[in-house]
Amino acid sequence: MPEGHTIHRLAQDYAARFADRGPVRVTSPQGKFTGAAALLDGSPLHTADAHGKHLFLGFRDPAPEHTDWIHIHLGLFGKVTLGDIGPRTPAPPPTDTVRLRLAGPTAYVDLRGPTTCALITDTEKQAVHARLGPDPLRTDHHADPAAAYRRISRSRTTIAALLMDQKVVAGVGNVYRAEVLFRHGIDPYRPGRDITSAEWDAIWTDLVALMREGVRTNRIDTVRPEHTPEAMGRPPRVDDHGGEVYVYRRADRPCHICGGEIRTADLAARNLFWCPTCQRN
DNA sequence: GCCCAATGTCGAC
DNA sequence: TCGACCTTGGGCA
Repeated sequence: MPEGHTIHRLAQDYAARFADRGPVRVTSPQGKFTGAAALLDGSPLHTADAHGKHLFLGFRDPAPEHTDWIHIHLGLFGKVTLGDIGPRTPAPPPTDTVRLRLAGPTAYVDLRGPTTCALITDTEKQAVHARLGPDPLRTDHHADPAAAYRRISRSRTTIAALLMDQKVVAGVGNVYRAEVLFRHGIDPYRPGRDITSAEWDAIWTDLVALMREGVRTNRIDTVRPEHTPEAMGRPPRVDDHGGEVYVYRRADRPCHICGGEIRTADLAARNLFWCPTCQRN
């Protein structure tokens, strides 16, 4: 379930369980990270950081003053599972698909199926930041919406594709892309250069709010209070991954606002969802 | 059991 | 534009 909110939430979760809480056991039961795991095994986790969909676990190296980072990207199917450890509840034996396990006295965290899990230096981490656009979930210099607008306003590419381009905006995925365009009534096929500065400001502000809420609740909810199942007397979403949404994976179903059919189309190898009636701007 | 899709990204042609 | 990659879960036989 990895869009940016998931990754920022994971950074918080890893830090809460391990940061500055003593030595961490680092293992790779699956075997693809065994060498690096052995190098880090027994060191304390110092910090966790997230930019877009990239997660970084920092282990301070005392001798020369620097930090070694585990760089993690979940890709489409990577998953992290967290568990508590107690006197009578030891960590369960990892399955053979666990790429990385961190374990301390009170908790363990398993990582499965990532596209990236690599040990990198500070310099390499900086290079990752450098190729990512601003992230609505950061609060530092990596959260400047003007940097995104400079690219968007010069591009003939559709706004739907631009929102998914991590060099333009970091952390937005297929769900937030579809939902934020719906919330602003914007036709996903409009070229970036036709998006006004005011429209972009509104989209960015909305992404900040939606994604912060996503970090808090660990799911994606995008419907306004007046469109919730309770408010509308409609059944809640069933098939799914949790949150209430307007268009994502709702092809051929009625729009919550106008009642027309939600449409879907292929766009750059991903499924796009939108309401042609509500998104005419 | 098999087949497919999935909130992602990269590189080859 | 396409296939490759990483894993799980659901639908169907």
